[in-house]
Amino acid sequence: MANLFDELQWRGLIFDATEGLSDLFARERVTAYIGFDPTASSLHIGSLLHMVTLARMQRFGHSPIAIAGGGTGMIGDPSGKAKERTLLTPDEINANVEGIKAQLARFLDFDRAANPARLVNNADWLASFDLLGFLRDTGKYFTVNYMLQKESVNRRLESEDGISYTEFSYLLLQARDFLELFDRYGCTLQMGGSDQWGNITAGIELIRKLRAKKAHGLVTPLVTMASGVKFGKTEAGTIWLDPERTSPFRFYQFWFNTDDRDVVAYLKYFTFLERAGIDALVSTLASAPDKREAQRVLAREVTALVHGADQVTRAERASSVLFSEDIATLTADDVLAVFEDVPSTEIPADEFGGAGLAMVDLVARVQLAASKSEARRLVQSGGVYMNNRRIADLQARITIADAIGGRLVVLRKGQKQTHIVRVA
RNA sequence: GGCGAGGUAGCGAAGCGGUCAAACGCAGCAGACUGUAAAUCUGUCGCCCCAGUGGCUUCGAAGGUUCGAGUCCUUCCCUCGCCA
Repeated sequence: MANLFDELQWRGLIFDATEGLSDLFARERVTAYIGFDPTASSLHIGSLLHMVTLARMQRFGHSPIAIAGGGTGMIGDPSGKAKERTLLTPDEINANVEGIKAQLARFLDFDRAANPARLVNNADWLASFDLLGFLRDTGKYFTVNYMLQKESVNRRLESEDGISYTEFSYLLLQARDFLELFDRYGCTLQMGGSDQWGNITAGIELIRKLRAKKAHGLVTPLVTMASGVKFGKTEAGTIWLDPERTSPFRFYQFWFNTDDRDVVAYLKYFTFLERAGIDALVSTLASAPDKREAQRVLAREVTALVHGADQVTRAERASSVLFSEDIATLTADDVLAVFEDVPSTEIPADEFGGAGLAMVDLVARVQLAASKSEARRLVQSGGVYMNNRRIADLQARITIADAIGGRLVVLRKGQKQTHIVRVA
């Protein structure tokens, strides 16, 4: 079997790793974990890299553990945060843990006899520590000097807001997690994003001091977008894994719209395609960039992974209707199926009677424009489309005759923002 | 608590009594060009309407001076630096 280390290296996933990790992978079946913060009830694609990485290691015969941070979430990781976090209530955290557990489960195989995956909640042990015991058993092994040197702490020390004692302690909890998993499951590797290096090495230290064993760490690089925008953010907001928050269609579109400069890296990061397959896409990208085959494959693979193959089919069908076919020839039901995810507004049929509704009013009313003035400007500049036909006339009115099957009108602003008007 | 600097549209930043709904840059939005890309270019970017040498509400807050205030005065609030 190929060495997972080489695989990760080829994929550009190793930002930093402890000495001897490659040998460890070669020598034995490794149990490794990654922690996920329950800051929301759904994970977003920022976490996707780590989920895929866990799944990848399982495919290589190693045993993954995903931690839902129900315990650490009570405290808040200062890493990468410029300001103190607002604490979530225990109820919120519990609800969030349940949400992300379901998403994590999708990526892991719990039934592999040789190397089953595990999904645990660190509240199971962290919540039951008593303060004195914790200070004696864990706190004693870290000097404040050491903790102050951590970048996450240091940066906050220099800021005006400082860092609370609570968040300062976070490091100890995560170190304790690693020790706990080491004891329970023989977990010897912790992975994470590059901002986790400090937390990970603290855990390695603790295991070394208390168990006299060598544990390892590996961190992945920060995923960037060539456009300079933070990865996973779009005009429309964060790309979530939860289909209720980000429809599979928008999810697919996010990946499909990947910049040429990013697409190869993303194929390596987020798909299980092997070297030959990716090489082929690299040459297609060079010879026929307009085909966007690499983006298409990326979107297909990742959407299938997160939402299932049937959602890929639906997203592709929706895309073709949205961008090329003449929408007015479809039946109302087909249009609805394609745009199921798109926001919609119901408007009583009688408002479309007589002279109908003014286009400008309608655009403002369904919030495609923030105000009527903005709606006017939008129409004047040719940015409004009804059923994929541009409407540039300020006086334009919409009547029931314009509705597809007498039931719906597809309004679009620019190339990407669609809104369905349902005639009720 | 003392001294100094400052609070202008999403952000940054001009403005120093009328020509200010407020220069300029960024972000945003739309258009052109394209490959549902990037870059570039154009327009737009407080609200309302009967769309005009139109109306209304804005420049930390409240008062005041003035024919007229983002611009001057008073008080208050907040932010940032230095001192204690």
